[in-house]
Amino acid sequence: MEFEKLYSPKDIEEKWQKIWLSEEYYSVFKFKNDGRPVFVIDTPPPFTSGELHMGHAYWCILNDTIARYKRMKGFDVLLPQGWDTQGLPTELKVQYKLGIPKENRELFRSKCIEWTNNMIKSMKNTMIRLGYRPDWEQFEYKTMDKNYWKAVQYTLLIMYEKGLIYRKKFPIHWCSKCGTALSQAEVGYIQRKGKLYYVRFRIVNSNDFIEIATTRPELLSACVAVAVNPNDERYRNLISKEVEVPIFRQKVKVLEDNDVDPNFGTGIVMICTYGDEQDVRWQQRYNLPIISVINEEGKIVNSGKYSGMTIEDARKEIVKDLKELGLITKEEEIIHNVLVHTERSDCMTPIEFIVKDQWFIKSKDFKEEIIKEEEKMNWIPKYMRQRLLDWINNIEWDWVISRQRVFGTPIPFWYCKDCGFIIPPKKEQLPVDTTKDKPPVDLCPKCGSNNISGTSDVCDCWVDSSITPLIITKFFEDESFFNRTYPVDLRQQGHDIIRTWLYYTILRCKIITGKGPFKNVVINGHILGPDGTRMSKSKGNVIMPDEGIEKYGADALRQALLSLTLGSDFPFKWEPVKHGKSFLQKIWSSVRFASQFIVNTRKEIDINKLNDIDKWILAKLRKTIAIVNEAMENYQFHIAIETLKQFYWHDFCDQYIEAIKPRLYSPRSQDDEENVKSILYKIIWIFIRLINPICPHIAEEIYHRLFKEKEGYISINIAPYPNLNEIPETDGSDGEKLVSIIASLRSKKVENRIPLSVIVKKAIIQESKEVIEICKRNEWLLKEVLHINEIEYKEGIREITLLN
RNA sequence: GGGCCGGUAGUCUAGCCUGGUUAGGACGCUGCCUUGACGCGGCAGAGGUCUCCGGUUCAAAUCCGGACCGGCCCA
Repeated sequence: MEFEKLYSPKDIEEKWQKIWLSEEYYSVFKFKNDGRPVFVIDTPPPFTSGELHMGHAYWCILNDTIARYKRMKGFDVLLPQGWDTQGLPTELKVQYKLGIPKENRELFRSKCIEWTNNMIKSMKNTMIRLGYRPDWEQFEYKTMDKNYWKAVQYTLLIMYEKGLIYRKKFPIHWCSKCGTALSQAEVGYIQRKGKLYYVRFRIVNSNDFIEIATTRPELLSACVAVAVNPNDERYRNLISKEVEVPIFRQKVKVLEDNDVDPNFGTGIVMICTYGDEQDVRWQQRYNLPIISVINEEGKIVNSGKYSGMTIEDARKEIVKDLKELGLITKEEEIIHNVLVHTERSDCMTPIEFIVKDQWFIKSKDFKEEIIKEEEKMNWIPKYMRQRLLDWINNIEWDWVISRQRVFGTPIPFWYCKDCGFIIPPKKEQLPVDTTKDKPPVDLCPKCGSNNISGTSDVCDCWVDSSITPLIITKFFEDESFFNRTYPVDLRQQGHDIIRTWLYYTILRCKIITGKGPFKNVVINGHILGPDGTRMSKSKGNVIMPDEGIEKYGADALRQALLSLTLGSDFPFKWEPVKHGKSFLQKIWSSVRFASQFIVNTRKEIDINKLNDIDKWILAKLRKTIAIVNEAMENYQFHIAIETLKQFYWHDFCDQYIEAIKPRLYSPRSQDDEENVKSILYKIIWIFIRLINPICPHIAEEIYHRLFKEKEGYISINIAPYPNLNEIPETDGSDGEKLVSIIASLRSKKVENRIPLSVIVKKAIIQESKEVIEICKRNEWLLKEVLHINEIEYKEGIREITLLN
């Protein structure tokens, strides 16, 4: 077959991507459940934003590479792909871009579904262009599908039956901009500039004042106590006295508590409903009254003339009034940590704590069990487990699973408005939407009331995505399938969602099945912008995978991303992608060269007719096979790529091919010519299989052009991954010395400014007796490769002289 | 304040777990070569106190302790 001079990734990659999706090739990628050992990968379902970014591309490439490798190792691979569909960003798009009102829940949901399906189309397109080939036909899932709802609701029903679901009023993290409750995982501290105000409080029954430093004077009306550290000598006499809150004049007690930092401000703090998480803790600890002064829209309420103002405005007004009363003694600019909605980088609104009815899963009680499961998992890299442990050990509150939104899996419970009793659906009823479906009973089983209500709350998206291992193993449909595939072999995900996706998944799966979900966990880092910071549109440092595929090809991008160290963040650079393309061209050119010799060759090497340089390259290849197998087994793709590149480019192309040209162009014996052709065949056949998981397009193309006829597999993806039995063990040490002599002779020509193609009359090689023997044995080769007419030998330390 | 990770040529990085070659590679740079697969190539070369200090050892980029700097996560 004719090989074009230039390799064109675009045409060849697109061709194979289409063929891999064809009916004829489906058997290559299908999970067959045919009795072979299985390998199941729980792949991350990306949120359906419509854009597949570099991070998504990285996940796909990792999973695809692992899957192709495992298939070649003989495993029945289950590579699913799901979509995390139900989220706030979609609601906002439908609400504001399409102008659909949330109040019409059915219409709103159907528009969200329509929107999401369009988003999936373009993301899927990019996935395919990466060479990613999951079992779409059997294992594509969307969290918005009714049968996914059913699965989610069923798990909640099981948890309810175990007594793990409850509903109660609780201070929750509330984002007033997004109008929703948030979990602990969606909020985080960031540093912001702020002002610290020193406010005077009068001591009751006295004309003395104390000073309290606060960043939130707008919460004065919600002040329920003040506190000092018990070891603070300055305030010992204050303890258990009362002080009067300025402006609002409520009298509150002075408490002592070790959590008060005597070095912050004046060492006295005011405790409000609720300024921060510490206030919530104190409220619970001392059973303090609750005065709600902030509502869901982020407006001040129950605060006299300040009611109705925004938080910002109320702060300004109250500070102004306090100043007029002479009650502010000092203002300081400070940088402090503010709890904000960090999960959405374009929100970052400070979090308020408001009291609302919420649905909970009792998760705190499972710390020990989760840690036990975590210990059984093999972590790659190992140190990442610490992040999960730290998170588990720091959990303070149960998991708030309800969200005040529309596009989500409905919370599947009713409740009695009179006594609070929770009424579950019947299993056969699922999926339910309690805003319109009827409860299975007319009267409350506990108190007999007919005042039963559904809930419009939907589930947190992590409730959806934390059952992916159960979805792909058919826990809900097929017991024997489940038993064969669970726990899954691999979970691959980013380090940013260890405390959410990974933690919640272990929690849910353990509670529901009694067993942990994962054998291995591979944690990848983030792909950052070229400037080393997080990619973001506002910074203009976003690079999309399509751009890389277009310019250099998917196989080049795959090489570049797989060369990263797992777990570490990485600034995206174009150079490795470019270099990946060069390697593809190098492979192509070398195969183009080899193709003219190996079409009619026999497959097997005659090991009795190997010369020194043959033994050398075969020994190198053997070593390469060993290293690459080990690296692939341990998910060290950067080592596999490095090793393959070194072997193929430098040992095979630069040294071996150059050294065998005379034997191919002007052979001395037919036996030797045949054998060298067989070696060429063997090396390339082994090499393209070794690199197939990483660069599947070029490998498949070369396979079909040169090897399919003889080897017979429908696709290289079902050919066996090379192992050491495929080539004879040879001693390459003499060849190594010969190669080194060839390299030295070349260097000498370059040093003497003799073009490599120009004939040298005589070379004098001074070397050890042993090396001279090797050279003499291979003198014909030396002369032909380097264009030397005559060689003279001298014993001694290496010294090469060229005479013209 | 706590935890984790990192600090290797101009830039990026491998090696560190399991101490022992001249610390490997990529990009960039310099010189030479249109050799019959490839100039998206080949050959050669310059460029490093492996952050610092101390310890263990015959031997430390690698192990141990400490410091400094950067990043991430948590409070």
